Amino acid sequence: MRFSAIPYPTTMASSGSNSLIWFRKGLRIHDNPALDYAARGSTVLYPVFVIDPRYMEPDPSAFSPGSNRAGLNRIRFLLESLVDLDLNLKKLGSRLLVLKGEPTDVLFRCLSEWSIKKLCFEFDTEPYYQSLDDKIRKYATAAGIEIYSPVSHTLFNPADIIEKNGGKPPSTYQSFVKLAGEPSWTSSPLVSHLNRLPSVGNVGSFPITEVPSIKELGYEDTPEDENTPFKGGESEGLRRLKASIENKEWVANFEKPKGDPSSFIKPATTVLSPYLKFGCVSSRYFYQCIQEVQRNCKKHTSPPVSLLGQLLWRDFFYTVAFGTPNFDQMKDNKICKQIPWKNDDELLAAWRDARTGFPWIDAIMMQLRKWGWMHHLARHCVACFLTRGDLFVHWEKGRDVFERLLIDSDWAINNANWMWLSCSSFFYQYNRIYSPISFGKKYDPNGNYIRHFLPILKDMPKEYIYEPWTAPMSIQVKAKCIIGKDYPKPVVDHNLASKECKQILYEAYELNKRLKGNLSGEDLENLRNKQEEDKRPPKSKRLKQTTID
DNA sequence: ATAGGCGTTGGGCTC
DNA sequence: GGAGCCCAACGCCTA
Repeated sequence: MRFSAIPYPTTMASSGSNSLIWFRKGLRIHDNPALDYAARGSTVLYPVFVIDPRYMEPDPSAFSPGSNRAGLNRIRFLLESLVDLDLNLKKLGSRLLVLKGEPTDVLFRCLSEWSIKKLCFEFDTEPYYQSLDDKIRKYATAAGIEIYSPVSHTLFNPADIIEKNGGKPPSTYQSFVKLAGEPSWTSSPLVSHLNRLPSVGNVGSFPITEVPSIKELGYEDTPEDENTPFKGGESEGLRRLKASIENKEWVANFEKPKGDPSSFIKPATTVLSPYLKFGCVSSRYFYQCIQEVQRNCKKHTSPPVSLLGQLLWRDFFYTVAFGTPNFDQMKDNKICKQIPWKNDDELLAAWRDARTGFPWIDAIMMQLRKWGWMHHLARHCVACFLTRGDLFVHWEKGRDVFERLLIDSDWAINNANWMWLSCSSFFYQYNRIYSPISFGKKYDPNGNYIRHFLPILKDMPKEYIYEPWTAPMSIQVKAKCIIGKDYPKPVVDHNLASKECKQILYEAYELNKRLKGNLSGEDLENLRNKQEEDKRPPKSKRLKQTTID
């Protein structure tokens, strides 16, 4: 295997110094510039992962098993990834040091007690890590510690792209692709594969532990067949990657559906997303693998529909998310349409708990709860359902549920997709939201016929959609009541919802147009009040055509 | 400045 | 019933 990396800082650390690599994402030893640089010229290397109790401790008040922030499936996936990382480090003569506590507290103590001279960690674009890293940087700089924080989670450096675009992130995928071009590292010198790492130094009085088990973290372990079938870790990720690219024809001809839903169903997806999310698999290595297959093929698809195109989507969303303040909310988010969403917790809970009464929606939500992963089109389905004519719930609420339950939940991508599917950003066809055909008039309570996204689900292999119903007892009990005669009535009246939704969106659209998207909270409040008193039918041409009577 | 083209748009209609 | 065509809508981009 050959890996490339971004260039090293010109000032090399003096030999004989103590180095620390801080793992967050990037849970791998292949294509890991931070690890590589930390190892260079160091006699002692401390590979550290910090478990923040705030995010890992059980939270019994949450709506699903897990911590305050993450569902149990993702916590398990992370622990498995850490165990694998530890094993891989051990093969190189090192090991993973697991520490518990507030990350900055723990890091400050490590840096001073171990006399660290060089601190390395992968650059992270998420606001949470940005603020954390700021503090660490300040501390380290003041203490005269060298810092190396390379961009290796994405193909491109989001900051570079934004600079190229004159200071703001590109607003469309196409312009992103044009701007990005070929990644710079495809032509830069390759990093040799790691043969061994410096040994771990004396850890002093630190309470170092092995990677904890689910039980040790205080969770009740569930039977294996109730867990996600996707096992975490670099080894498993690379195995999956290898299996995926072995089918060269599939890689070269990968294409998103065009009109014919069945063309989408046939190829199995790679299910590499969770491994990319945690950095168990390097997106750059993945890129190189795909490129190599394509080089040896006469004909292949190209972005946006190709496999490379999918990786570019990921980078696109990372770039926009990095360059947009308040990306994860509607308020004060420049690229987000301001819409007076309803705030109905009952409806949200019905959706979240897979008891909306719409079989396919509930099936997908069951799959989310059980596996923490579902087909991307299935995600689109339930996201549209929640934010459109049926429930009309704020996209932030749905986003929260996904963020908790998905094993591949990725801050930038998750928020971007929810804005996309709620017509809040990237994509703005309001008529789609209140269109009766989407989830309105032609709705079939048995889910047999629906146009748009739904036929795809209907034709999907059973294990994708219906598998949760053949699942373990605890799930079966719930599922039986869903598929049996006593299937709950739909939680909302489609026609009513559609009508109401139309009105709200029409008003919102008009206001947005006037104010160019800069609605204040007051504007939204006025909008809601106006809806109450003003029930006139909308006037737009398009609306006339889609009116339900 | 403004108009026309474009988009992993979507919907309706016809054959 | 489904593929293919036309058209509607919206914001961004380019000329």
